[in-house]
Amino acid sequence: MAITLKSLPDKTVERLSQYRRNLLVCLSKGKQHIFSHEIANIQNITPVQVRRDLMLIGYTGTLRKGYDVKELIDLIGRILDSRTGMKVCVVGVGNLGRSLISYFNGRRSKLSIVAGFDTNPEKVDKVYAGVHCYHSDRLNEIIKRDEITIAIITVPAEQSPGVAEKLVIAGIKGILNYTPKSVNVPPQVYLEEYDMVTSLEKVSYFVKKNAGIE
Amino acid sequence: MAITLKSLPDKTVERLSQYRRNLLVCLSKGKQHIFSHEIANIQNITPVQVRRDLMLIGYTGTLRKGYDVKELIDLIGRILDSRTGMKVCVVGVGNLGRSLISYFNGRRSKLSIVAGFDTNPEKVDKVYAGVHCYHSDRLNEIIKRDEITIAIITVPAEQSPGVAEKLVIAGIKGILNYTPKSVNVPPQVYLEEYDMVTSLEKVSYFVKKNAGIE
DNA sequence: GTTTGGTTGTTACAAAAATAACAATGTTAA
DNA sequence: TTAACATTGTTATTTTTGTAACAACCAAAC
Ligand SMILES: NC(=O)c1ccc[n+]([C@@H]2O[C@H](COP(=O)([O-])OP(=O)(O)OC[C@H]3O[C@@H](n4cnc5c(N)ncnc54)[C@H](O)[C@@H]3O)[C@@H](O)[C@H]2O)c1
Ligand SMILES: NC(=O)c1ccc[n+]([C@@H]2O[C@H](COP(=O)([O-])OP(=O)(O)OC[C@H]3O[C@@H](n4cnc5c(N)ncnc54)[C@H](O)[C@@H]3O)[C@@H](O)[C@H]2O)c1
Repeated sequence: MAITLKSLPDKTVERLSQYRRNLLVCLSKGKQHIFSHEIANIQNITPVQVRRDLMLIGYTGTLRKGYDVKELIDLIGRILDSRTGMKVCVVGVGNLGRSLISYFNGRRSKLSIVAGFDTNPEKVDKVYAGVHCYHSDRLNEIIKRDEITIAIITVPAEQSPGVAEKLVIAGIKGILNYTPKSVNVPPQVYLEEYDMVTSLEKVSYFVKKNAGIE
Repeated sequence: MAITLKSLPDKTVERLSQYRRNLLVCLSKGKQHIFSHEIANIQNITPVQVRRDLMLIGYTGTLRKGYDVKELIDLIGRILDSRTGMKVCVVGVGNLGRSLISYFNGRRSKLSIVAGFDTNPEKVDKVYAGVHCYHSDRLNEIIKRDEITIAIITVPAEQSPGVAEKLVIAGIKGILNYTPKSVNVPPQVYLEEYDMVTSLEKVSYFVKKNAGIE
């Protein structure tokens, strides 16, 4: 089947990633077919949303039998994954950076962390969970040498704009920024930012609202 | 000034948290007034969005002079923070949990992590970055005793639904779930979920799209 | 065979969020 | 004194996202 060419909605892409993860669990339990409402229950969303997402990727199930788990996993893979896989680096091998490295390691075969970068001499040329940590000065060199396309930024916040700039120069194609300082990249570089403090403050706000606490 | 009673839009709440952080930086540099386009630039959003958000919280700036940094920080504080502060716990003191504990510690005075929970005997009754780790069996007891209202879940994914259930029983009001497995809570408990693998896969998808790579 | 029921795929509608448009206003400059 | 300008606050429009409605389908039950 041909790969969809028009870009999918942001939120659909997110859900596809989750569908796949959950479908893999189902498959490992021997489940071969699944209904939209089953998928929906697992993720606390509505069956309609599931069907709509699947419609968008052009997948069609069997009436009264549901979707073929294996087929769907494969299709989502063809949509999300790049054929050859993409290489990822982590800039800033501190608490969060190391945590991410050890977590991601060996999890998704098509998306592997292949390098870390840090400025701290104590970390340079050490290996963390199988990932070599290089000095940040070698960012450009290593990214080009290893054809790294995605970078995760976990340096101290005030450093992130500078790091992002270097990453762009090195030719990185996508950035996932976990520092609370927003960075600026040209439009051809895809940028995703997430701030955990903001998330926590958001929870706090809505808890306060719900409770009517002042 | 009275606190806005109607719930603000989700995204506005997120941006308010960010406005405040950035305004605090400005204030520390001695900046007393700021224009909407200056705030916008810092966060890579549009000035209109800033003005619209500020309109929603009923703050009004001075024409041609902009917004009073100090006043705005205070107002956002009155909106986001609860008067007395909220207490937070981390369930699952593993790599990510410890990273969060050490990071959040002492960052926002109104939102403090006061306890960790784990099942691993080696972690129980140890102190991490000033935070005591209790055995999960004491979840109910400690949450009630210390009046903890928010929990961050960082246990292995398959454990998270069970943990969420216990948290709800213990009377928690808000949950921030960092495991990739979605949890189910009653509507009065505010739930926020974030999955880092999904984020990375999303970046990967859009990088692939942008590049026209197959 | 015909009806019932469960499930899909799709279209229509609603809500949330972002963007654009623009009037109002006061400051500066001519 | 008046015109030009920068900036705010608000309303209108567009885009994105989610929800609802429903026809089509086919299996099973009657
Ligand atoms: N730790 C968390 O749980 C957490 C949570 C939310 C956000 N964050 C954000 O993640 C970032 C990192 O947090 P952390 O707790 O891991 O901090 P950390 O201090 O443990 O790690 C930062 C690392 O970046 C390195 N570094 C500094 N400048 C660098 C540069 N120019 N290039 C490469 N490496 C550089 C440091 O040597 C250090 O190893 C911060 O911006 C923080 O706001 C962390
Ligand atoms: N480490 C990361 O960077 C990272 C990134 C994304 C998502 N996550 C998610 O965060 C979660 C934790 O990841 P991690 O890398 O910190 O794992 P980890 O194994 O280092 O930590 C998990 C901790 O939870 C404890 N635990 C197990 N069952 C428990 C229970 N019922 N109650 C309380 N504690 C319990 C374990 O003893 C352990 O200390 C996982 O769900 C993972 O998917 C982690």
